[in-house]
Amino acid sequence: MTTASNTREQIIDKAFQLMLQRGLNGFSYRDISAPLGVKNAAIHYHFPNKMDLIAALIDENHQVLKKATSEFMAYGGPARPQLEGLFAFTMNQIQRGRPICMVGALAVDYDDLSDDIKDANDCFMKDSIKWLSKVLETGLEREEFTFEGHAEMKALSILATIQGARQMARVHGMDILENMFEQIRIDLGIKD
Amino acid sequence: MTTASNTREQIIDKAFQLMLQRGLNGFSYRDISAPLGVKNAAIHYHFPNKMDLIAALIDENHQVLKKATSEFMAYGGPARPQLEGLFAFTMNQIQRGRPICMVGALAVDYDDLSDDIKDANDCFMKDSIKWLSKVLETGLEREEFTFEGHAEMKALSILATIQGARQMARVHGMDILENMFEQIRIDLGIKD
DNA sequence: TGGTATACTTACCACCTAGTAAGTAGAAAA
DNA sequence: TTTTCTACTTACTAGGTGGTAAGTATACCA
Repeated sequence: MTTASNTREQIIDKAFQLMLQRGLNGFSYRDISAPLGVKNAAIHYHFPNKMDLIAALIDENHQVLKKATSEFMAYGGPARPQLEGLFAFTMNQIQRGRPICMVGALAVDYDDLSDDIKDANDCFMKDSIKWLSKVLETGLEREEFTFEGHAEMKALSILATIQGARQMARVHGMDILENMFEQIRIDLGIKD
Repeated sequence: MTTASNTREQIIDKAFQLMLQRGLNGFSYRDISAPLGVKNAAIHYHFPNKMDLIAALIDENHQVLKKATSEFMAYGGPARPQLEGLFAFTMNQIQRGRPICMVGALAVDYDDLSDDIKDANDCFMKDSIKWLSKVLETGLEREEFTFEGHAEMKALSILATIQGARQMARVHGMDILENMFEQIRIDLGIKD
């Protein structure tokens, strides 16, 4: 018998991948249970309904974000590696079979979401923006970046670009992503 | 009895709205037929299967793009009104109950699409990029805009930003869209 | 040794899904 | 006037959907 946490984690992992591959309405409990070799009811045991599962996915993703950004948020430091970390994380996600981003996937099926899920998603987005805003402000202070406009607005625009780019890359090929990152660097006055 | 074309057009219109509201897998034939006061089979009469319907939606959207850009593509002219036209079109779509853009909606459910649909979507995107690249090149020549990097790369990045922004606006409110447009203007060196 | 909690499975269910085959009302053509 | 065509409706189906209730094997605890 596999341990409880193992199955639970496998369900989250598979569901997360499926959501970022096919969208919220594009996968079923069967798509999760079949490859894991368990029954649908096993999923219902861990997550009584689909919204509970989605909530767990958002929470998981939020933990990953917090872990990756906590050091910079607490102590600051060079901004450029933070930005490059975002680019690398994005490429890594895609290579791991997660072509689109969570916010993008949830935005399409936004009407289906419960208020709790909407709040959790909003909260995740706010933390993302907060982090990238600080990266940009720090980069400006340390003269790593140059840009005009408010840091938060610029952060929002960069996150929107990456979100859109991940979706476009599906149609247009992965090559455009590196180009898109390069354009972001150029727009931040980075020359190397 | 309503004329044939009327029902057909109403189906396309409703389906388009539903796709941009809920994604490809987020609406059913029932969601189209019920508000129109027809039966599901009426949809199947005009569009034998769902892919035929989606193909019609993409074609419709492509026609709109061609119509809106044909004059500039043929004769050129000032670039700024073209860019502002894109912003205005985006806002108008959202106000008409089409929160996310077609490419964004289709990208999420990309695995479900037939090859024909993928090609049609790709073709639409290529024409969008071609148009915006020309707008940016013209803007640079006429000294309406300033930016670094290739025009096509910059075009792609702007389209990705708007695509992502539309989705983010759903979570974060419509206000961010105007901010995002303003950031794009700033990044193009537009001051007014 | 017996009881309880955990982590499932088996066996359902009501409802929804896209899709089909056959029938029909009205208009247009012969 | 009869036939044909268009644009549907009626009636149906096979398969999938999230979800539930009850049963069960194993581990842990008193």
